[in-house]
Amino acid sequence: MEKDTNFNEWYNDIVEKAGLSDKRYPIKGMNVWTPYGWKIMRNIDEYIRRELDATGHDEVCFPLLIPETEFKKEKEHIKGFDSEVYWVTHAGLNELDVRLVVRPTSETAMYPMFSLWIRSHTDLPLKIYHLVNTFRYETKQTRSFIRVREIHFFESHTCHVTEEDAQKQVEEDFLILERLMKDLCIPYSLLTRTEWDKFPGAYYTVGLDTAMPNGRMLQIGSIHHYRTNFSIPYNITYEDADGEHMYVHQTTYGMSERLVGALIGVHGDDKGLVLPPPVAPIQAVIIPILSKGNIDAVTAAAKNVEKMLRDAGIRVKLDDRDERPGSKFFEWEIKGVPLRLEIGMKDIEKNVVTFVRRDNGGKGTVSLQDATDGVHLILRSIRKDMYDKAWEKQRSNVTTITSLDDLPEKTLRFGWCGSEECGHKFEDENDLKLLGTPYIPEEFDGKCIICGKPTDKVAYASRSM
RNA sequence: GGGCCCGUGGGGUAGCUUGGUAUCCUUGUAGCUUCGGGAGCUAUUGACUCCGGUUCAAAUCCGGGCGGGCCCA
Repeated sequence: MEKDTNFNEWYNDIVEKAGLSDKRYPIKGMNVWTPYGWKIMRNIDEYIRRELDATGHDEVCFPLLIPETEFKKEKEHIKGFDSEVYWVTHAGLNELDVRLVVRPTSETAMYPMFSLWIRSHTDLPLKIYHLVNTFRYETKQTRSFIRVREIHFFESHTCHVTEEDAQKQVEEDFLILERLMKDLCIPYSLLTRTEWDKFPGAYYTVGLDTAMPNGRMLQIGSIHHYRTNFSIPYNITYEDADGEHMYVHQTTYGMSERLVGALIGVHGDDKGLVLPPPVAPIQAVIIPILSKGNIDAVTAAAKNVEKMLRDAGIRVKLDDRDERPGSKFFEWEIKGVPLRLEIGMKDIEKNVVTFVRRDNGGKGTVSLQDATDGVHLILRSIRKDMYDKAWEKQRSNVTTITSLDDLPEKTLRFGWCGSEECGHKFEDENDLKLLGTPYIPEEFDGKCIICGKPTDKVAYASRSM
């Protein structure tokens, strides 16, 4: 399994061998979450809940089906999703009068309800989210966690009195993102999408992208400012202090199971998955090293360490299967368990536990008494090192270019005058996707790489995943 | 959107050209034995993607569906 020379095959191989997903389910793009993969997703979901709850969002759950009549209210939105929605056209033996859309995203499900819920400025801001499955009929090649037809994601939807308040929400979303990505050790860039690539119906969209080992950028989430683009067709209004009826300003924020794809791509190596401790289903695995005559002593010591760690809140597993240690090492390495602990007679005699870090192969011992503190310390250090290493890779993947000859397989940074004409020309002639312009402006003094006009604007592009 | 390739036990494969008996590795199961980097021995379970066509006979030839993979736009 070679990650860097053959990323696509490596990726498929890891997904299968680490037991993340079973793609033999007989519908294209709809895979089965197997236990280990689902535990990772659940851990990520818990972090998302924690962050959103802590910032005043309330979790809700909206229905899967949306009446065609509601779905069609916002014109741009329909144009964007029309070709990729699933329809429910029958109920039992009867054809439905009003067909039902299987949600591709929940704006059109939520907003009719928002219109009922919101009456006064004191009802605002309204900040809600749900964690659900959505369905999009992908026509391109599907790929586990990265391009699927049934998408597991969270979407938060907020309503505000003014555009400025909505803008503040976007800023808060970035802080949530920063904290979340610290736990997942995933680096990202914030790029304002081009006009032709923004979310259908949005005022603007910020894409959250992370670099994959093949130099391509993977979009892991997005944040949208809608202004009143949806509140007008869905009639979401509030009465202000003066008795005037005003349309709310809205934002949304969403991230999906692509985060799992990002974990695989960003951290994995030739031996398999490498999971950041905060989301790893098993943070430390204990392998007892048995041999004739010491089975009872070693097993007892291993169980003792297991209990210590478990009582301290560490997700630990004692692998006491009747297999040879070597084959266990291989298996847990493929599954990306951050820390391996070995206990054999040699360790017991010295009163220590041997540890091996998955992220960098570092090996050492911790004393038996302080095993809990020692493991906590190592896990924290792994998280930090993984985070720093991933960011370094993300930064080094960006190359500033001044010519379109010999384009490297990296994230490209270059001058762009900002015109749609140049943008399209750039994409069409180079088989690249214009990811957008930095949300946080960057100093630049150069020329548009397409038309040559002087510009202080910079843009990013890469081949699409 | 276009092109190419593929579908045989749970996974990976041989067999297909030239139609007739399905190969090997791995995994699973049971037992013995072993244990600081994928151990060994014995026994054993398990497969031709689906529909249609040609034929005495189809994993094999033909058509279509479904599914999978790669490349290009």
